[in-house]
Amino acid sequence: MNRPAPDLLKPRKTPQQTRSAVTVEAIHTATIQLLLSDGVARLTTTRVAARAGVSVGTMYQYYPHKQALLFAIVERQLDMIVTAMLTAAERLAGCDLQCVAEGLATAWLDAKMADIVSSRAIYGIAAEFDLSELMNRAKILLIDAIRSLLEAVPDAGFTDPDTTAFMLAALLGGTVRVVMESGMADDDFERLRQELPRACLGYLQLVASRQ
Amino acid sequence: MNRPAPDLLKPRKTPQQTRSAVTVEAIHTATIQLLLSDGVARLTTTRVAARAGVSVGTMYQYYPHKQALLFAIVERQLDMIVTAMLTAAERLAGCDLQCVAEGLATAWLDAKMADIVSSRAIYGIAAEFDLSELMNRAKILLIDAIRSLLEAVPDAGFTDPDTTAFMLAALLGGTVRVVMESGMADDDFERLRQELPRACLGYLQLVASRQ
DNA sequence: CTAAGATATGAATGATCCTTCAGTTTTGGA
DNA sequence: TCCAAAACTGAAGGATCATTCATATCTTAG
Repeated sequence: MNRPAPDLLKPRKTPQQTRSAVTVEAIHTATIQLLLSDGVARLTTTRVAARAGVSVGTMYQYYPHKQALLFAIVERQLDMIVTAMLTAAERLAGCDLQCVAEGLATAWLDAKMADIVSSRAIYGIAAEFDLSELMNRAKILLIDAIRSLLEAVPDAGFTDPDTTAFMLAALLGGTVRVVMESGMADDDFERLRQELPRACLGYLQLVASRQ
Repeated sequence: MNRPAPDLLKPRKTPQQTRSAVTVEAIHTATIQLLLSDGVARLTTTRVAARAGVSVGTMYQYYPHKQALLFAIVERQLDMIVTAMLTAAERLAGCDLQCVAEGLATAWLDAKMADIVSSRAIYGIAAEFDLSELMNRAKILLIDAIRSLLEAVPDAGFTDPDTTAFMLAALLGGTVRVVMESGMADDDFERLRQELPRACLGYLQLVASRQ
């Protein structure tokens, strides 16, 4: 893919007065709302400004492009997810296989559901801009954490912990994503809550060569 | 989401002479190439026409919008996948759990890989247009086929075959998707080939109450 | 060979949208 | 109270694009 890469992602100016901090936050949530209701393709700077109750110019005082705005939002969301998962991993260190599987699945679902709105809104941004750098950083952190976690499970040797962690991360991320993207009836959500931990556990039990 | 839904998807005119059939095919492949190299956001009618070696007007003789063109491509791709999976399901009827798990995972990977180019290209379209109708039709067919398949596995009772089929479909689709979308090194592909069948099998073994 | 239908062309139209900047308003400290 | 810095405004420039249609070229049946 040859999509626009991040040019200058950082805010052009950091808010100094309370007033502007409020403005930036308003722009932020307006963007997410519009993203969710109309998708990336329909997201225009004017609409964001209007929804946020400010003028277009104001937006450009804090973000050099539309891109930068979208990147800022993605970054915040990724940080949230990664933090949540790292915390969970810490808590699960040394637990047995079932505990780890359920813990990871639950942590992932909780993190996604906690901000289900932004999560769903964001999935589309990747299609329009090149997020690989941002994503990869998060992915590496996540896989690393999972690997350490797996290696710390007592009585369970993994032949190739890195591959197992890779697969588990893909499984978690992918499964939740497709379900969230496809309408997602409440019914589907319940099913996911119930089945995702099982899928993780099933996979881990299969690849763990018990000693 | 409130994205544009399919208006008039069907070709405005069906090619009658050999010449025009060639043209339509050229437009088709040009679109996929551009989609893959630059993403949806960069896909313009002019560029498609140029790449296909025809003029813009020609494109509009067969598709009423850009939308219709994209939908036609998605539809073709979905049909291919669904057909491949239904065929595989037929072949696997009556096999044991391991055989079914491996068969489904392999069939899914093969189908995606056979046309890896279009597969990757297409993932972005969903962000811009409302594909839920198209997708749901495919999803229902797929889940149905998997459910029947599961019920036909000897010596393995599933408490809730529908939920299991739902989860398996999400797992297959999601996992492969995230891996394909994230750059996808050859290394990642090998890992997926190896681990996806295991993940399916692990999950199925766990939820199958052996008799 | 010829006419009618099929197919192709691409400049022009109109709409949308990002981004800028000259000017206005607000804020907070002196 | 007063002013310099901080914020905000929004019309206008400039670019990109989807879509149309009048015109030209090609194909084939008769």
